Amino acid sequence: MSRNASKGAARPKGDGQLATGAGGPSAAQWSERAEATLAAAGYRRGGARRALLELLEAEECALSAQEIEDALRRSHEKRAVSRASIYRILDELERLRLVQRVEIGQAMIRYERVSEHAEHHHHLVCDECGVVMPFKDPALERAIETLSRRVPLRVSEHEIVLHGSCRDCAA
Amino acid sequence: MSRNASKGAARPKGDGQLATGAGGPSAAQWSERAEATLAAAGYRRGGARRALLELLEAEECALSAQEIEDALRRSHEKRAVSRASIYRILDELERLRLVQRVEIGQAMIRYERVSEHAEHHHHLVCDECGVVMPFKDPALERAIETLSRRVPLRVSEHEIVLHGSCRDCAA
DNA sequence: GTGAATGCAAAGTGTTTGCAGCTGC
DNA sequence: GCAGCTGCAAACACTTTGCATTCAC
Repeated sequence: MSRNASKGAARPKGDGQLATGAGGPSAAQWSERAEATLAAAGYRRGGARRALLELLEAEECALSAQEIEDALRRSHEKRAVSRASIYRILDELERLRLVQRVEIGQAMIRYERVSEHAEHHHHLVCDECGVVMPFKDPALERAIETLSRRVPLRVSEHEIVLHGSCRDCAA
Repeated sequence: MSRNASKGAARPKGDGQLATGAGGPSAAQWSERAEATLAAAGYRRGGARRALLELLEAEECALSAQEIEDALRRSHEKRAVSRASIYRILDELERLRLVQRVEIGQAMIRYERVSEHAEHHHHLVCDECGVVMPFKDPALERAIETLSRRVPLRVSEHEIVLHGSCRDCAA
């Protein structure tokens, strides 16, 4: 299978990636909104949830549960969180529309925080090494916007993924 | 998993404006090409592979391995094929670029045949009932085309998925 | 103190692999 | 008859769930 890299291997971890830099302009906003929304929904503030929120706040692009667990385990500032809790918390956050599932291949679910405004982005995936990069394109957004009105579906989200070979792999 | 209903649901027939119709103009072409490509690659003609090719030829939109197995098992004209063979054959076909993976959610892989020319389409997914519908949009294709040249990835494929509620579910 | 939050381990799914038997050529 | 093709069942990987414990309030 050519499109692998999924097998735990070839997973370029959080660094070196071309993510849009940690945090980003709306990260703090997101964090605040998340806290508020969770509080309003009656959730308590467990340590696991807080660690997860901090991690998501710092990462703009999509992470898998596996990557989240690893990142938390390696981090000395944050605490380790069990896989079950990670899935449970991500599920809560998804329900509250604070994070969003992103399906970019490898039959694995990834999550990323939902930005409120025009922070919307999509993904480039290298099918060889599995690296995932975000990109934005206003023209494309407009085309999608227009299209969404002409389709027999009440569109709530959309997802665009470009597959190919990244510079390193194509070289 | 709350997003299910994947079974046979996923197939709207000639839904007017967007379905390209079962089979479609290029289905026969695809079948021929597939046979030729497989032969050229030195593959023999097992019964399982033939059954799978026939099924894929008739179906334009994305199917999961599960759906393929069920369809073959139910079909009286075709033969049942074991799951292992289905995955193996799909893998071969993918490597030969005769089928393509489509990731439209539910952490499940779907496959559909690759058309040679402008038969390209994308997908609408109802997150409530799981139905999957194809759609086309030349303007969107052009936008993607343009974008593909400006991005740090040698793009080989792209995928667009619109999520939302279908007419039935939104009602 | 009580109920939510968490961890652990077991159970579920979807996918892949090892191996024995069958089949196309 | 050999090499490739299949089916079966076991192995895997990712996700979800059950239950006992811990922790926030």
